[in-house]
Amino acid sequence: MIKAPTIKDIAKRLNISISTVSRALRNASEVNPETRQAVLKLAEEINYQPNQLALSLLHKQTHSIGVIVPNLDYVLSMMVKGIDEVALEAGYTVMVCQSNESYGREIVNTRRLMESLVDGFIISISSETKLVDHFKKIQDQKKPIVIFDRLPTDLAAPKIRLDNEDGGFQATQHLIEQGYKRIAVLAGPDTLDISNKRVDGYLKALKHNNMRVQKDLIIHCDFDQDYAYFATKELLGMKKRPDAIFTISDRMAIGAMLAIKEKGLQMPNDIGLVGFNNEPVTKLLTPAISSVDQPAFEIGKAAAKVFIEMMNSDIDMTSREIVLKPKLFIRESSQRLLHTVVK
Amino acid sequence: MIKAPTIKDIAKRLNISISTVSRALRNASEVNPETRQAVLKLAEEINYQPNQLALSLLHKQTHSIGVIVPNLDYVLSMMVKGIDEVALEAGYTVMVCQSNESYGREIVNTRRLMESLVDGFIISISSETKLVDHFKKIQDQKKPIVIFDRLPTDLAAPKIRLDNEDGGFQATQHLIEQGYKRIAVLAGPDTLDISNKRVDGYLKALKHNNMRVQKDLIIHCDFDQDYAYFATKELLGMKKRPDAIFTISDRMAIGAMLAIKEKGLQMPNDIGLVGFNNEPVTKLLTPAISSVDQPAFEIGKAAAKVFIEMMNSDIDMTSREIVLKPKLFIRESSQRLLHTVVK
DNA sequence: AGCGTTACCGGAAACGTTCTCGGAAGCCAT
DNA sequence: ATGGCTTCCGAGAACGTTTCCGGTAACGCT
Repeated sequence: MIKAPTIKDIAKRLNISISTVSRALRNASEVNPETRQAVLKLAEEINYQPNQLALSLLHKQTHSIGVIVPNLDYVLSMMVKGIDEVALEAGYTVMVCQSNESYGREIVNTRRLMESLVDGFIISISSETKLVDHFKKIQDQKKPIVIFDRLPTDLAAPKIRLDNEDGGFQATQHLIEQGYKRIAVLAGPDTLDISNKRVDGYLKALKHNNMRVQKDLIIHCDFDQDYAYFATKELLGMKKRPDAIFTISDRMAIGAMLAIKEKGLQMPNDIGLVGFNNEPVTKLLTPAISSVDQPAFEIGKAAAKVFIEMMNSDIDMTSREIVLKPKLFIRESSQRLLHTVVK
Repeated sequence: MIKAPTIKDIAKRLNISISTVSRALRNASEVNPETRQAVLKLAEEINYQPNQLALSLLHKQTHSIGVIVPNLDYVLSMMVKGIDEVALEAGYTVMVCQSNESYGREIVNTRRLMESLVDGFIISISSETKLVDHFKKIQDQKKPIVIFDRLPTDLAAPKIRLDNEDGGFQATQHLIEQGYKRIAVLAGPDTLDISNKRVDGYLKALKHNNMRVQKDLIIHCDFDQDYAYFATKELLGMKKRPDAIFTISDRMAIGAMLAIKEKGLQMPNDIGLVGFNNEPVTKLLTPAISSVDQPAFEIGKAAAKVFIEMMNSDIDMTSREIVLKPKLFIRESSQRLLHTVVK
């Protein structure tokens, strides 16, 4: 590895001082035009690139953002794309790390990014994460944190999130309007806040319609297709089986669908199904699955915007909370009344 | 922003020199045990963290890898996961940037990552990229580059890739064995090497079976679902329509499937369909779509391993090329002979 | 002739760390 | 007591850059 040319090399070769070279390069004041020309020419010639590490050391800024996400599924990768868009525009580079839903991995990632000296963090926590000491350490170093999508409960930081309760409400309300009477919900682990909020919306809708809550219709299982498949099999095996299922992710909806088909039930007549996230795949399945869409790209953009704002001002934003609204897309899996407005 | 404590602060408070503090912290040789204890204690107390920026400046290493990918679809995000796995293990942090299939964006990302002073790059090029001058600039600075998946033709760097030709061959050979006679191929833009290689495999299979190549059955269109849909509609409108379609991505297979269904044709009897990538969605569709699986995670891991190797040794690896094998998964969309071995 | 002004430039500190070099004690043996 | 060895420690350079502070000419004005 041959060393990159530095300002010093230029100075030496032109027999002028380092300071003058620096001034010439960043066309600050008071440099002889000829000198400047010579410097610029030589810089071009030897392909001089300023060493950002030295600059960062001087300015205590690296212009990079550490982004930690539990995975890169459809929704989160859309969010990251949103973050990327805004960050790039503002001159920041984004470092994305996946915690793989692991608390330990999240800690490692946090430390690594700290060591890489990112200027701050935009974080969505893993499903395992209960303690946030590793994030508080970041704040001890006075680096800004923005949290989005999956929020820890006790971290003082601006939050960008979906109105998950409203999403759960819309889905359930829709099923009720379609005449379903025994609506089950397939939730994620009960430690996962976004899941619980969606269940809250479900409960709210039942209450809103004076329907009784049945504990055995609320199932918590792991956040993925296979678990949803088995959970659904159990649900369908009940003496009084549910006539509709709301799953808090599309992955789970797919698992549920497989179990439903296996059982020989027809959607939407025998049973209704609504998922969450509005992944493109929902349109493609037979039947197409209704799903609650979230503005993932916008959430990412909003998070990055708040981050930039934090970097550029000293006002306290830790209590800022931005909540974006979801929107239900009704498809074949849950639409049995024809007069429903199709969007 | 209050400044983080430095080694200097410790030195001052203990009335010892900076050098001694440095030695005490990195338990190098020859420090009075008492002094060391005092230093460690104070460091712990004020939560001292070494400034990696200063270290990087000193050692000219940041221990981070810039990864540039055209997008984060299923396959690439698996590959990135593979890179992440190996890199983390080796003490590197990964910075992922998406070029969004844009040449301009790719250049910007490259520059940004260079400025962030990553130690090197692992790159999959955008579909627009023809020139690689921006990558050669990296190499001018003596930073290692590993390229994977989508390879530029004229860059001297180690390459990790799938045997795309073999994938195309397997898919086509399978269709031929199933008795299909007029096999069309839906390819990506003809600038895209991985697409062309898959088509080469298709041609090879035809030749291998003494079948005639028909130019009008080879369609180049954009790499996504909608274009594939329209292209398929055209194909099916031909006087002598194809009786099978091999698409070089699952996204395109889905587009083709929609057109096929719209036309009222049945898979696999009226028409056969094979996709590429083996995305999970292929299993879920009706009919389930046959698809060529690629070991994406392994490709990512291999790329990162080669990168680490490059960092740790000076031997020239620019001519190294690792080729991984794809594997066809046969499903309903193309299996009309029952004696076919199902995997 | 002396002074102030202008235009240009160099020295050096600073950012936080490591590392080489050498120096100051203390000790032992002669 | 002198030499040499060990043990500990400090000074200072180095990494690449910016920027403050000051200095030196040349020039014009009184």
